[in-house]
Amino acid sequence: MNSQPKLVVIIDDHPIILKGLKDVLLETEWNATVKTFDNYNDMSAFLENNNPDLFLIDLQLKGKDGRDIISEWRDHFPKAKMIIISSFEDPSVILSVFNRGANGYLIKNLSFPEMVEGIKTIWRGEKYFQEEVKAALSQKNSSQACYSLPRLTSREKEILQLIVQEKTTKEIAETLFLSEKTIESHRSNLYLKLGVKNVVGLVKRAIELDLLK
Amino acid sequence: MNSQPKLVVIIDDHPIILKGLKDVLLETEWNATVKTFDNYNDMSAFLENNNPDLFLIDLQLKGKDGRDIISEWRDHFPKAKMIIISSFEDPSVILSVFNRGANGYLIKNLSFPEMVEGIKTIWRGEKYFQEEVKAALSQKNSSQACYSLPRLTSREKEILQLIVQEKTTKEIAETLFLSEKTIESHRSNLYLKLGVKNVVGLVKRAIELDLLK
DNA sequence: TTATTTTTAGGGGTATTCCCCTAAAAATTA
DNA sequence: TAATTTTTAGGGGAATACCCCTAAAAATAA
Repeated sequence: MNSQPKLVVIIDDHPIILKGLKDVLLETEWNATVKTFDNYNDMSAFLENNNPDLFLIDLQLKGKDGRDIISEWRDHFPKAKMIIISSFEDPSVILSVFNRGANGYLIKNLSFPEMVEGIKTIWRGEKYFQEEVKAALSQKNSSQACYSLPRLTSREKEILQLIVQEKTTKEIAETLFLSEKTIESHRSNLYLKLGVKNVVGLVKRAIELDLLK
Repeated sequence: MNSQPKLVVIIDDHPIILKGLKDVLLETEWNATVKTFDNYNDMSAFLENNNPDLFLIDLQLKGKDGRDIISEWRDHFPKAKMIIISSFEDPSVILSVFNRGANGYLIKNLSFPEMVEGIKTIWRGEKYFQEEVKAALSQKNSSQACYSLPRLTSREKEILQLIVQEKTTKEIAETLFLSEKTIESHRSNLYLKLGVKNVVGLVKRAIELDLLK
């Protein structure tokens, strides 16, 4: 492993954070080329002909879960380090990220020096767990009802949006040309995945997790 | 109103965004003093002895809702412009922000030039609605304009809050030692007053009206 | 006091949600 | 190809929500 990364890729749909992360990398005093993307399609096209050795990936891209990006490219770049940048401190989320093959998880509340240290440490192949992550991982043993950032299927998202538009099961079925029973199945799965009791919880969780995109 | 703000306050618990917003302000070529905070206590202390004329407030501070900051200081600084910076695009959330007296709502997916333009526009006292915000508001106004501002009775508010806590009619009746029929009556009145179709609309409207606390 | 609003509660019924269960196409992934 | 996930859809039933209606105490305002 080289002492410095040659090509770093950053993906985040918030320009402010994109620039912030670029600034963080400047402070590492690396000579790496830094390529930034605000959407997955552009990044995907770029990766076809390039071999980054370090990835900084936002967890919540619009229309794309950062974890899926890891899953899709982990095998193409087995030696690359992949770091998820997130604002979530939820144990289930953090664990799911590492289960996908991420090399690190950095929460956005880190200061610049901490962020630099974290990235450098992970680049060296060592572990870097900030307090929140450490706590989350050790706490994970006890099975708790902490809600995870659920990975909804596209159909589930579609139906969730219609539910939040005050549409009834019947109306949704008519809209999508499906059986009411199908909609009911998806409803049940949504309740299960989001860990809520009824449609009231569904609406609240959908809004608070920003799932309505 | 001066052509330039003299003292700008930014509050966000993510250092990256804090720096990003500061960089955005640099591009405005204002001579304003910029004061940044990563927690509410420090900011609160600062505000006791200072008079900022422009606020950039993150919606999701840990332990503090950005909207509450507006509510608490709006009257102290009636002439100041208060802008919420958020990643949420949900209509209910956006509306609730303006209901608290915010002068603007900027989503973090804005590019730097757009962010600069937005801040400058709002500073001038004009409206700046990016597409997502415009869509959210127009979607709301059309369905809401028909109904006058609802003034809920205390009992109705109480029941509304319990409904939003995912409680059923039966549970609410038991909690308040009332008949289920009474709760049903209040439910019906709530739907009528708020102009919604069912409990889904009720939850959304409750969020807009900040009745969840 | 009188008028108004709020709060309470009922009857009776329909609509919808929510839960258990199974299961087979269809699409994706390995 | 084989395994897995997603999407589809059903049966049956219990619980809850929702809608029409009326109406009497109770609190509040005029």
